[in-house]
Amino acid sequence: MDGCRHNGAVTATSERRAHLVVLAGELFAEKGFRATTVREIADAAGILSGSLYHHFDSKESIGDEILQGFLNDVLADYRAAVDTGDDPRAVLETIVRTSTGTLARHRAALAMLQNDWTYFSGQPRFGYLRKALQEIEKIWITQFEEGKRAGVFRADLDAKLTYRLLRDILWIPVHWQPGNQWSTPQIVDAFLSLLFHGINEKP
Amino acid sequence: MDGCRHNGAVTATSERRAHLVVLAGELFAEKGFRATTVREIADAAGILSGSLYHHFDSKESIGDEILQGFLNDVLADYRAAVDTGDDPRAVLETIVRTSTGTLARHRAALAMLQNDWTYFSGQPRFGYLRKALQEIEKIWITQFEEGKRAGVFRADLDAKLTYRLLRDILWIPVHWQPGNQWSTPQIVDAFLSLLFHGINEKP
DNA sequence: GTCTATAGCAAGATAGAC
DNA sequence: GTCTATCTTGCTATAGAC
Repeated sequence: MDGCRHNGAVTATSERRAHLVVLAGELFAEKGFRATTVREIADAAGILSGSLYHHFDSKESIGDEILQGFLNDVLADYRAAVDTGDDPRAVLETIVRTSTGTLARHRAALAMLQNDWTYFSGQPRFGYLRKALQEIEKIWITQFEEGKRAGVFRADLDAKLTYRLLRDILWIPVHWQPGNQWSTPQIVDAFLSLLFHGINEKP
Repeated sequence: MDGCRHNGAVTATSERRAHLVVLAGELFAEKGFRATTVREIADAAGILSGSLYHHFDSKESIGDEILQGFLNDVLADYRAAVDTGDDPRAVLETIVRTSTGTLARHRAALAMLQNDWTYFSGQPRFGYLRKALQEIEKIWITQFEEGKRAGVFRADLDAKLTYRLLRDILWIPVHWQPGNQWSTPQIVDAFLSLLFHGINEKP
């Protein structure tokens, strides 16, 4: 179970494990969780499929590890933005700016969440997924409602609908190929200016 | 190959076939194409898996039929909007309004395109997918550029980036459960007002 | 920590009876 | 047009040698 008690190789082992998780995540993101085989993961790592089970007890454990790491990080972003106590518009801008980086770092996890949501969310083991998304929804809606009361957001805004639209919009660029055409800040700016101004020259 | 030469049952046969395609599409959309088994499709139709092969020669043929029908319809919407010869803002609004209905009717196909894009687009058989998306992209970008020249759209708009963002945004609501909370017109209006005005009270 | 080997099962697809 | 039955292949996971 841990073959690294001597010679201080604990770190090396963890890194190996973490590397395997990254490789698996990329495949899960590209082909879907269920469509990715343990053999493909092992191939990518240059070992045989059976050897994977020295590090993990199942394919689902790997998925679990990826998704938990992602949601912890993204929730931290949201909570920190709220804790600034800034006004709604600033909080939302902070959320967009900080969480976009987190989303980019966890590109694979987010793709898994989008593609295999029905699969994961249907299992008790992944119940934390629903909880996390509910907390995120509540934060957006609270900020919208406060902003509407303060008169800075349009009064006819449907908070829940707008949240769903915006959350999914924020999650889009992650679907795009890694290392392509646009940088993360570019995408964020495009999104924010769309969000606050629309595409018109003189609104 | 066609067991309906007598008694005028051709239509009934086609309807049966079409019904199977719909059932399969719903499963593909929910679970992903590769993760859906022919046995599940057959179960949904109340027959055995082997019997499916009387109607289709492979699982991929079913996917092919679904995707082709979808892209034909959506391309027709785009071409019709351009052919009005209206100004860019009107063309885009027409595209949004007409294609949203088409997207909703082909919910399953669009979900397949989003979830299993890497799988389908990698196969020669599905080469028409790339072609269709390229035509769609060209239409958006052309309208953006014309609108910028005419001074109605912001001059700093990155046409290609904005297109990618908007196209994917338009495709989002289809991911949402069928028959839920918001009607299609509601979603379209929320999208359009976001597009043209942003979320601010006084922009 | 990786290998060989394989168990146990589910996938897509086929052949022929009815 | 569906069923029975089955082939072939590929999947997750395990056991034990090295």
